[in-house]
Amino acid sequence: MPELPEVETVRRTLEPHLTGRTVTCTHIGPYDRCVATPQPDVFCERIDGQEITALGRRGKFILLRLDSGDVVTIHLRMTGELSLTDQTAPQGPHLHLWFDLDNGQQLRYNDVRKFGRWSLLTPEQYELFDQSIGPEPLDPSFTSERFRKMLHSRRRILKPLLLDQSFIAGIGNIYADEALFQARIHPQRHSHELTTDEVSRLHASIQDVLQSALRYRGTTLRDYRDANGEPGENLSRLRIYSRSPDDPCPECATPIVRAVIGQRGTRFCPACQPID
DNA sequence: TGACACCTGCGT
DNA sequence: ACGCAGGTGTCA
Repeated sequence: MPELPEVETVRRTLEPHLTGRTVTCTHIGPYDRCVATPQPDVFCERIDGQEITALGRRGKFILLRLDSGDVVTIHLRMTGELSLTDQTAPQGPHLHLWFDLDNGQQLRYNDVRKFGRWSLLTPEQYELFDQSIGPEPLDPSFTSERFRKMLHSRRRILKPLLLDQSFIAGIGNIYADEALFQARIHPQRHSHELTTDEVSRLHASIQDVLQSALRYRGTTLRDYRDANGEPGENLSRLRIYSRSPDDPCPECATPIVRAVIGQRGTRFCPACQPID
């Protein structure tokens, strides 16, 4: 479900409720033995009694910084949802992990498809984790010139490269298609052959589609909700991802194409985004 | 780079 | 019944 704008929206909606709270008890449900690392007894023991000092985000991961210096990383994958409720609220069938907080509330993690993962990292482990992920596309240090060097040092098809989290953080299938459409670049172009002007357009369009989605609190296609249970409002602003094959391009009315590129469904306009 | 795996649910 | 889904990990 979530790409950078959705994950950041979840982080923002959690932050005022979690910062400064102490976790009194950590619970892991019986459904998915792999939801957390390290193993449940160690995971719980090192979190119970810790204060959450700050919330962060790195790519598609939400970060809970603990008083001990450890960092909890949460990846929602496709259907993970974080919510805050009263401890007495009824629990649904897809609840896998939850924190009791010192104010009587619970932080709950529901995940229908059980793809999401939580990890508890030491500061040293967090450093390695951080270094394994590419630059943040909305950080001021992510300049067009830096992006040009990144693209030209690889020889990869553009769409799978944009989805590669070790190359650039936080972009998923929706915003990759949106950014390529806005930049008028075909998803199967090669990274090393983009002109400086094309790099510049792609850089600007990545930042624009992500910032715009953030402003509308993310895209809800089906499942996505922020930590208050609210859907995002960005769906109607999508220009290409939300269209069906053969729908007219919103720019030129040419029928839109759906292709599978790097095992992911990909939508583009063959006229606006020529291959050569 | 592709094929498949991990899961469940929904639309056709 | 089948294809598809906002993601990623692991094989060959």
